[in-house]
Amino acid sequence: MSDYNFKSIESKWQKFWADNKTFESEACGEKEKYYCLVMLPYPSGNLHMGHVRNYSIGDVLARFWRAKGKNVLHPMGWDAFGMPAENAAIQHKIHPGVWTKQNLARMREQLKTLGISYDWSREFATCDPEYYKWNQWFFIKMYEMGLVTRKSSNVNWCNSCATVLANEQADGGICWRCKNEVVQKELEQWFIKITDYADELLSGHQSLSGWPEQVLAMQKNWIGKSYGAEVEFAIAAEPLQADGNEKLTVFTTRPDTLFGVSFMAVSPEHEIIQKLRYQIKNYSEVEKYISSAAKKTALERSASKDKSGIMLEGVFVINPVNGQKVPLFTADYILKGYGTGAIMAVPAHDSRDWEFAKKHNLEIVEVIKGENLDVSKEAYEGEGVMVNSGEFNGLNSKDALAKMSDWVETEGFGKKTVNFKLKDWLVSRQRYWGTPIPMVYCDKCGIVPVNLKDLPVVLPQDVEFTGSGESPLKTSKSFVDTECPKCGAPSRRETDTMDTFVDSSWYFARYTDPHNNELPLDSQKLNYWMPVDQYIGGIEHACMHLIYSRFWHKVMRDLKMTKYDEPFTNLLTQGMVTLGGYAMSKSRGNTVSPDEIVEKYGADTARLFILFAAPPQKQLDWSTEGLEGSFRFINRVWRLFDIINAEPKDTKAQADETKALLRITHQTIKKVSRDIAEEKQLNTAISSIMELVNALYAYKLHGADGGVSKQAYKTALQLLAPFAPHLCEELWQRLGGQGNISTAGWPVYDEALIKTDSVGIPVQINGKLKGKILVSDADTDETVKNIMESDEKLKAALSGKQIVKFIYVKSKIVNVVVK
RNA sequence: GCCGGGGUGGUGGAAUGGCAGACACGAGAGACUCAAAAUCUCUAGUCGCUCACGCGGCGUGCGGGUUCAAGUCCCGCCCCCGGCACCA
Repeated sequence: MSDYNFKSIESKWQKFWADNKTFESEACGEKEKYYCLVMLPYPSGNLHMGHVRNYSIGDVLARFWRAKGKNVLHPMGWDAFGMPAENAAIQHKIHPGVWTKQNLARMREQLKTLGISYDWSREFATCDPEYYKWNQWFFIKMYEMGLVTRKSSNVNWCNSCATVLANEQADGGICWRCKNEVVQKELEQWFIKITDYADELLSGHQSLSGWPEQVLAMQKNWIGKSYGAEVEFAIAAEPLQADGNEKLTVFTTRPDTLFGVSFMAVSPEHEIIQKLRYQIKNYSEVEKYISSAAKKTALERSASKDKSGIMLEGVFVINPVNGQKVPLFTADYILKGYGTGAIMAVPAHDSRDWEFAKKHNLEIVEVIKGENLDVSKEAYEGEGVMVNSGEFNGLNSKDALAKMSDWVETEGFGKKTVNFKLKDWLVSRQRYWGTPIPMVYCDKCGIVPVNLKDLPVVLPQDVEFTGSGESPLKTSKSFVDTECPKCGAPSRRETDTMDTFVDSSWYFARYTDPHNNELPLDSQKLNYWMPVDQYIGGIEHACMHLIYSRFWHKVMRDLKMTKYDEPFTNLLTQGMVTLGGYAMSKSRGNTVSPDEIVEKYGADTARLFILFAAPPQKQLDWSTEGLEGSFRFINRVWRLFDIINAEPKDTKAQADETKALLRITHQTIKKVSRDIAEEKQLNTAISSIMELVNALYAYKLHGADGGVSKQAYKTALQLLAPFAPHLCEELWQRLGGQGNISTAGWPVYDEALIKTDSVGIPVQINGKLKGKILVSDADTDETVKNIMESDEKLKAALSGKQIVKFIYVKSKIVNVVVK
């Protein structure tokens, strides 16, 4: 046979699949479905190795389940809105839409050269008005449901991007995309009330047994549910305020430490400071502290080990449980956004409060006695026996926690409550390249949503991209000027666009009915395809995207669009692709271009290597040597064709050898099927196919075994097809296999053929390997013992020793304990 | 600090509590070749003993434990990676 010409083979089969629509899903019906989804890419311009890995993993699963006879949905689309397109517009005077479409077209071609089995008929880009129209539709539905609100608040502002960032995107005080410092700015913003679903987003984890523990743990921390109490403290100051009853409310998870409060503290932004400004004797110094805190970024405030703060002199707070007057401080370790922005400080039992108390020479009151510890040396945060706590003395602190929470309520000091870290989703963006928020400002009617029949609100073309100042949409007069949807009076459109996480929060649902012009999707189709059976993507999306999507899906359920609670049954988070141990990046200059690899070795080799080099979940370090190894293996499979079809080298009938080949063939079917379906251990699936191929090379009876070796080869090709589909299609065709391998089914193994009459098992003496014996399944312990004792080598090892214990694990191992 | 994941040959990595190191990379030796590439065959955890066939010791980050048997389970520690973080 000719040499392995991957270029012509790969393009031949890519054309065949496209012409025959091999990978288009069947209509919804009775057939069992499998929805395989990879996280949709941002069209940055070029495919990178992380993409290749992501899509190769997805393709193996899609091709496997398709071969197993399921109706597979394996779509691809583009997360096409976002800032890089707008930056390109500013820098290169190219329209964001043009830039995006160019990138996307190029990446689509790259994907096609990899031979991933997508149903391209369902492709869409989120910047298509046919798609973002439905973002607007959902937004209005959520507005009607009371899930959309406007709030004026301090928001993260990135001067370089000239836009607002969600808290999650301003992680660590730097912009998540441009990495510049984030500053604070007050703006009126649109929010989606994801917190209404906080409890359900947490409790829903119970049903997500197909998700990695790691991701569930990260989400749990992100949602951050904690039980505690809100306690009200009266303020005492001279002169008394006009109303005389100003209160300070704190949230605490530790009501059991209420008797240990020795001071109170509020965040520098807390409104109480302004209310009490005439009572605070050192107000000018306090004001200085506040302005210095305001200059610090969240990162600086959090990184500092130095517990800074200042006492609000002349102002005291009264502890309701014992009537004690304690001083009030403002300190920047108190965050405005969490709880009530004020704390009751219990230095004896909270390490941060302890550090603050030590620094500012404050009292440390022990209320929980632990063993062998001294709260003047360090805070004690564990459980113990209550002391200095009035009627609760002597109780275990755990019991006291429950009792005192109730007591706080019955005494009227406050109420039991639950607190979440999760914040509402800020969706407003002052950018052009996103979904216009479909709201109108009318002088008479106020804020009015656009009528559903008038959607989409389309992005205008007459926009200038300067990269500075106000939102670009404000520069389009034709966009801004409109009529009120309610009264028809001249009005102004909202010029904010939506966060791009909106686009990726429901795209998986749109794939089930991508061309629907009447609705976002048809519920029947959605209910057939959902939930996604396998979702694959990077761990970096554990909190944001995967929480937003779960939230959005629950809203769709409440809109009666879907009957399912959760969108993704199984989640696989693939590891990074690195070179020399570092993430591939342009700035580091350690990238490997998928194009070059495909050009030099072919798509099958690239796919095989990236799946073989490491388990999907783990980091993968790129290796050219390893890649060449995969290329050699593919060539070995190619050359095997001639060996299988050649004249036999040795025609002596050797039933045992043939039987052994049959056994390894069926063993391999079992192992590969299990590795793909259950373990997703694609690397070991490939190793066992390699072993089968090695066995075929070692086998001498090709052609003289009644077709056993030919069948073994065919099986190997079927097992390898999800990994290296072009090669296997070609060889399958040359072998005269039925149909094409992508639709030829999956081989079935016969357990009876895997079983052997006898098996060699190890014999250990006192836990050390001393020899091997041949036993059969039916052998009793007694028989096995006899076999062992008649083995020459073992006889010698056992001579002169007394057998204390004889353990035989059937067909596995013998261990003898001797004295 | 908290949460999560991990630590196995020169390298990537295999091992339902049951033969540690499958499969591959790299390496060495040989065959083929004028030669090289490609290919094929063989060797290999490590240390020691032996001319050799072999034999023995030690081996999955460290220290204990459970068990006939531990990379795997339990307890304590060290280190690495990822995430979160003055979260009250």
